[in-house]
Formats: sequence, structure tokens, C-alpha cells
Amino acid sequence: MTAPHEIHRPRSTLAFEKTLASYGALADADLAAARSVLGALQSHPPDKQIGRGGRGGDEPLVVVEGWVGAVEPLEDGRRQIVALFIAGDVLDPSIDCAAGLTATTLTAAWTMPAGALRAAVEAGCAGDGLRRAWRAARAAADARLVRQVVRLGRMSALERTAEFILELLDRQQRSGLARNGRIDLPLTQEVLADHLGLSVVHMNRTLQQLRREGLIVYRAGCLLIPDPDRLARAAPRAAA
Amino acid sequence: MTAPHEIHRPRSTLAFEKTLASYGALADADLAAARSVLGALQSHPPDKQIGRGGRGGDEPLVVVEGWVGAVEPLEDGRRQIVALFIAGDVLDPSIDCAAGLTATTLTAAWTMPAGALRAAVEAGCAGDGLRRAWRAARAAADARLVRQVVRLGRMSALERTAEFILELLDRQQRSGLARNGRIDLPLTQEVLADHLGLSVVHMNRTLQQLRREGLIVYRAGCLLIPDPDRLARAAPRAAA
DNA sequence: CGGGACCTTGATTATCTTCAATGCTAGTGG
DNA sequence: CCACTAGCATTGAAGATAATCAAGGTCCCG
Repeated sequence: MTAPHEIHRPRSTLAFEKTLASYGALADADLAAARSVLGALQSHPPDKQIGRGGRGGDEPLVVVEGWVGAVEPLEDGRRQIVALFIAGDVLDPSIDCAAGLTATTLTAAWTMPAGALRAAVEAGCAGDGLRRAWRAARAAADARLVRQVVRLGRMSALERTAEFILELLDRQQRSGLARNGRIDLPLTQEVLADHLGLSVVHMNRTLQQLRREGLIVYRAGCLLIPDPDRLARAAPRAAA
Repeated sequence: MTAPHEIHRPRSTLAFEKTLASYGALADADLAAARSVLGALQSHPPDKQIGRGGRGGDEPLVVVEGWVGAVEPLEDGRRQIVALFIAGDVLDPSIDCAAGLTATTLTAAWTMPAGALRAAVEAGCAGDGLRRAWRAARAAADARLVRQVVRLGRMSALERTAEFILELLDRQQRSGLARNGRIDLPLTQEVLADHLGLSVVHMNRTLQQLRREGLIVYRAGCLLIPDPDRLARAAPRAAA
């Protein structure tokens, strides 16, 4: 279980619990129940397929550490990273890998199987709070996919990037991973480009522009957002 | 109930039944059950909001006739039509209008409330075939959203358009609306552009290119695809 | 006949991609 | 300790793709 690629073995599923709780108040009993039905920690090297889409056979995974993408590679080498999953998220291949996507690690990662948890929620034998939070977290994942369509369809590179960073900030605040506007972003610019629908070169230039304007400070896998409101002004707002 | 905008009152929910059946074999009893719990036909003028997203309060709708979009308008006038719903589709605002989208008619349309049907399926008091088909249809809608992300993120205008037309062909074949590669497409190029993430002008030129190459014949709300395989060659394929 | 909605066209500009290097840094083996 | 390498970030230049601007054109309808 210990491999060279390995990042430190995570000590807890705190990120998951916080994320879930951010979507609906959880009683201690809910938390204990959720924790108790999660499977064993699994380690994955970067760039490894960990779930296949399609037939809905795979059980959901809690991402405990690292980054995972729902990826569509095209024949000619292009690829689209449709969705990103980070510590605290639940990746359900039967939903998130629709249309033949492949769940792939983008960094070294640790996960826990959550089939039993989903089963408990679906069978109605989970607490009310837990059920609500689980559903809300699922709805949030769907909403992120919608945001992604809007970003790719109607926003410029700068707007996309700004909006994306704000989404990451929100998500990492929920999971407790963000501190004072400082978030993890241990992805190569190539991965970011494949998520935001840009070329690597343009991704690089767009990040530089955000830096030049002081909207972000980005270095060594770590991103600081000095003023989220100002960054938000670089992204379009929805109409009333 | 009869208004000037009105298109003819649909005679049946056949498109819905065929679509559902295309996702899973349905017994006659299933069909009868589904038909019997649908609500009353409702007529809507074009460009009218018929469902709001967010809180999941709204009940699902079967689109019986016409085209409906899940739309995100931006403050500055841009808009993204995130998903399209056509005759035979079920639009569930609690899912399809996530992230604040608005369900809006793109043409005159007729719908039927399907809250009771969803409730029956979820409560498990629907037949096995019906439940399976309902779930598969829902999964197909999710998969379409994923395709949309791939299209917008990684395909050129021509590829997007080709792929989109092929999707429409598949959907209208399921609902029985396509005849010999001939499908309805009663949308303005502006609407298409807002769905495919293009400017109207570029949408126009892209359609012209497809016409020039003989891949489509498009006129007066009706689109003919002489050779779907050839059209498919204009769209990128997924890698193994 | 006039007006409006939609489609089409040409010219211009902006955004983004591609190509081809160059630098930087961390890891590796001599 | 020092090449040497590999992966990633960055840069410049050139070209492609798509947006924008500004007219016309067509068709339908009142």
C-alpha cells in the first residue's frame, strides 16, 4: 500500500465530514454513522484510472486526499476534464462518469469506498440530516456541471478562470481546506487547461494576467486570493 | 387555453411513451400506468419561463410538443442554453434547473405535469420496467450534459454542430419524430448559437459549411441528414 | 406597403491556438 | 558535486478560429 508516489496517508475523513455538514446540519449520530460505513482507505498513483463509467456498476468513492477528474479523452489527443473532485467530495461513477467518462487521478490520491453509505441513504435507514446533506451535496455536484457548461459556452478565458477559482475557494472553504483565502491547487497548467477548455499556452497567459492584476498570487501548487470580491468582478454575474 | 401563438394541440403523448420505451422495455401495464398519472395538458407561448430552479419545489414536466431550454442569462446580455428538452423528454426543474437556471420555452410548447409519475417511480409503486426506463432516461439526460461540456470545451464550431445534430437525430429517432434522417429543428440560429456557445454570425457560417459539404440539408425548421455516418466523421470520436 | 424577425454577407478585429524555443527546478546517476 | 534529464512554466511569433460591426436581403404578416 505504500508506494513511491505516495503523499502522506491522511489521518481523517474530516474534509468529507465538513463538506457534508456544509450542505446540511449533521447530528453527531449522523457523523458517526457516516464514518462507520465508509470502506478502507485506498491509495492511488497520479494519472491512474480509478473508476469507469457506463453501466453504473461501480460504487461511489469519497475523495479523502488528492484530486480526481472525470475525463473524456478524444481520439486525436485532445481531452476534456469534465469535472473535478477534491478532498471531501463524493464521486459516484454511475452518475459522474456518464457518457463513458473515466475517473482518473490527477495527483496522487486517497479514497474510501462509500457504497454502503449510499445504500444506507437510499434505503432510508440513515438519519434525516444525513440524508438531506447527502442529497444536497449531490445537487451541488450537478450544479457545478451546469456552471461548467456556462463557463465553457459563454465566458472568456479570463472569466472562466476567475469563476473557476472562486468555485474552488468555495469548495475548499466548505471542506475546511481553505485558510484566509489560500487554497491548494496542485495541478499542472495542462490539467487546468483541459478543464477550462483552453490551450496550455493560453492558460498560462491567463493566469499571468490574473497575477499581474493582483487578483491571485499563484506559486508552487498554492493559490492565494487576496480579495475574492475583486476577483468576482472579473467574472460575469447572472442576470436577475 | 387557445392563444394566437398556439401550435396544434397535440393528440397524444406518444413521443413520451416511445422515448421512455427506448430506454427500457415497457409492458402495456407500465404504459397505461404512466399515461394515467400524467397531469393535464398545458400550453405555453414561446420565450416564456415555465419553471424555476433552485429549491427543487417544482414538479417535473413531460414535454409533449415544442422546445424548452434550461437557460442561464448573464447580466450583460449573453446567455447560455445549457440543455434542450424536446417532445418526449422529461424536464425535472429540481435537477435540470440546478444553479439557478430557468426553464424557458424556445418555441410554443405543450407540457404535462409529471409529479405523480415521479412520485410513483420513487415510491417504488411503479412497475419494474417503468422504473428502469425512467431511471435510464434520467441517466441519458445527465449524459447529454456531459457531452455538452465536452463539445463546448474541446470541439470546434463545426464539430460541435455536427455532434449536436447527431444527438438530435438520435433523440428524435427514439421519440419517433425522425423519419428517414429528417428531423425537426424549429429554432432560430440565435438559439442554436446560445446553445453551442457561438455567435449568431458564426453559427450561420458553420451551418452553411455543413450544407456546402452536403452533410445536412437545412431549411424552414426542418433538417435532413442524408448520411449520418458521413456527418459523424466531421465530429471527433472518443478515444478507446 | 411597411415593419419586424430572421438569415446572410463582407470587412475588421479580437481571442485563442499552434509552433518552436528557452528557462527553471527537482531528481538521478556518475 | 556535477552533468544530465524530464517535466513544467514561460515566451515570442505566426496563423487560425471566432467575435464584432455594419449592412443588406428575404419572408411573412398586419
